[in-house]
Amino acid sequence: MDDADKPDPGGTGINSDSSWTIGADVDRVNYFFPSDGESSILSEFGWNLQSENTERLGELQRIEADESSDLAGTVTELPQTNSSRDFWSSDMALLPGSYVGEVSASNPSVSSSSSEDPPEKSAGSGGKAAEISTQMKKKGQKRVRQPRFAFMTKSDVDHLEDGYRWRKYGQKAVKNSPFPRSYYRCTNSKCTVKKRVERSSEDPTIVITTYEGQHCHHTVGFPRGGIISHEAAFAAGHLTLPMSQFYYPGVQLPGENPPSNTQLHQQQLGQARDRTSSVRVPNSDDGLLGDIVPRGMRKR
DNA sequence: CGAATTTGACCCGCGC
DNA sequence: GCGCGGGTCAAATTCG
Repeated sequence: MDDADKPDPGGTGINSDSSWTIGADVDRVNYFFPSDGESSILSEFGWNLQSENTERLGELQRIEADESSDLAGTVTELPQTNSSRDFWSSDMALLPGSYVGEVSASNPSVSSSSSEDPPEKSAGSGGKAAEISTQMKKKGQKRVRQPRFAFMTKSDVDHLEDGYRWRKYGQKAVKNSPFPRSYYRCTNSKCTVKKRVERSSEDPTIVITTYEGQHCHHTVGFPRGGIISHEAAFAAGHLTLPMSQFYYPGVQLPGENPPSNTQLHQQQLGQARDRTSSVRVPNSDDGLLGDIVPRGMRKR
């Protein structure tokens, strides 16, 4: 268990969790949708996404700066009227198709901390949240999330292969959803990247994957020797992902139309909708990777 | 036997 | 201040 938590220096087990960095109390959010060359953002995060029976439906990114200047694009200021903060309203905004603000995935604190040498934080080891919080409060600092990136895929499998090894460290039931949310952490001891996987309550065939942090290492390699899939290439920033492959969550998800979702991102969505209206939701299953990614690549 | 998963408990942040 | 939901830990269990 401690294999991924070696770098805990203090031995006190107290550290800022991998998903947090000590910094200013700014929680800025920018949205990004890789349309052309912007897809390199994925490579910046070190993601090589591929899986079987998977079809990429939507993608978004939330960049949370921590100590940059005060720029626009803040979403946390928006009123969260609904207590039932669902995935998208509170934690992440789904605004693919719109590029709002600056993409700063490699902002200083994040990139430096997670990609090279985590100064005092380790992979969420030891310290309990309480202790972590206490220490942080002592320092008068808040926890700042690392940049996140989420996307939706239509897939039979929950855990999509992305070239990295993940270890599950938790699972929680999701409110208003019959499907649990799984929490994974990169098995690389130096890597603090986490990811959450859950299925859409509206459409069980849709898997919502959220990555947090940046990999500080390369992929573990693929079983059949460096298979570069369509998505992998995309992730590497060498390929433009076809817009038609994307699914626009905040806009498309059917259902009761929760006020939180709708109101929360109304402003942004208004902009997004304009651009997404022309995007169709693919219905064809058997994702583009079905014949590329061998089954053996799946986790056991 | 080591690594990965499961699962209940704990803690924090936020809304009321 | 309280309760709820989300996120994480860590011991126990399972798997290769």
